[in-house]
Amino acid sequence: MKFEILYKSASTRARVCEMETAHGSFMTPVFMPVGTQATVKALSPEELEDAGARIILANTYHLYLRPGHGVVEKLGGLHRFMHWDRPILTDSGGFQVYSLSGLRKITEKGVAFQSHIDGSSHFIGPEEAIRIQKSLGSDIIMAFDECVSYPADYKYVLDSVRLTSLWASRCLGEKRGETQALFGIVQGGMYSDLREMSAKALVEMGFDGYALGGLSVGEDADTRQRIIKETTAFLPEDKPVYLMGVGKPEDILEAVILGVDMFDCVMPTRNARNGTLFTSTGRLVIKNAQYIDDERPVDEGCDCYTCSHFSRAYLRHLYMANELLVYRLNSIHNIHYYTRFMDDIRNAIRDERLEEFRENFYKRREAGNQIVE
RNA sequence: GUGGGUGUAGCUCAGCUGGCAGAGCACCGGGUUGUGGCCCCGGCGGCCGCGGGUUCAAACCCCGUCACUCACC
Repeated sequence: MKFEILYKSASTRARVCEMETAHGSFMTPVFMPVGTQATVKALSPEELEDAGARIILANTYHLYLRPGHGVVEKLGGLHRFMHWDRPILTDSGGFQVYSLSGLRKITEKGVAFQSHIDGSSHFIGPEEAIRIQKSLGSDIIMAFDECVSYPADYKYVLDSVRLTSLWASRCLGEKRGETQALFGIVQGGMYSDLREMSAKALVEMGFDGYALGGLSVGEDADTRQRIIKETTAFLPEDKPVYLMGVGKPEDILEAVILGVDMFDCVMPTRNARNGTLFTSTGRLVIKNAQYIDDERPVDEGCDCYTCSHFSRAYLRHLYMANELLVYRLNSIHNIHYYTRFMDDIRNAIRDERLEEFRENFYKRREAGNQIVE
């Protein structure tokens, strides 16, 4: 994997980079749509690409449970299995074990847990996580970590950071695919010194990239900003920084300013399925009655497939009637919004007008809210 | 025609021995951050079929009446 810094913002920590993988390259800052079960829900790979996606995220935990990483490997790996030729990043399963599975038991060896699908018993440790991701054949793989809940007391988080560091070194020691890049995940809860400890330990080991984990677990935005700012200070400039699970457009923008390069979040796709659409002037809840006969597109300035062909009235109708097409059309729009947003951010960084872009972003949103009232 | 059952929110229905009219769905609005198309929160909404009676107090008890429905003739 190659990571090249193309442009560095003079006034912020933001930068534009190009990352090259075995399945092509992409520019950062980048947003990765979430394709948990080897599919970005409701979209075909072609639609995903047309909507602007250049790298997606898939989940080790889910694919391990179903259909099984062995099946995926036998069918030629994740790319061939799902017909997506561009880069794929796989999560290690650490977070899912934390958020989805019921009973779980954490030891130094790994995590014993029960499947959220059928309650069956399983075990994943750092070695297993790497082996599974090797079978999947993703381009960027993640170290197995323990994500602690929020809030958590200091002693617990301290032990957890030590465990995550231990696991990280074992992930490095396990044989992965030759072209696979491995990222370490910084933990440490909301404690500045533990974040520092975690970051330094991982950097010492030397990963291809560094992720900020354990965020977007219920903390407020200011706390998250603080942690991002403090943690990135300990990460090497020449490696990609990935903020896991974030987030709203405004969260992403603020994090880019603090030097984050990569993002993933279920928000655009989940909200699409639940009737909330992102626009240049804020969010639009398509199920609202006010759109019943609104002939305008979702976002006047958007050139996505959905906005090019369909009215708010039609999308609302599909939503209210529970028609399947609405999942697809809404998802196309929201993914397009996010990827376009990242395009705009990269251009703003290059042109040294990121702060102006930021101001306009909030101004447009404010203006949009006033129109609604 | 005879006998029985049922009438309560837009829909399906709870509502005890008489004591402030309830739920689910629908509708309206809000939420959703390393995904279970899930889910969570809030809101609007009543001539308790109609008319009388008993009672301090009736959706509930009594009388009448109307509608729907089932069985038999």
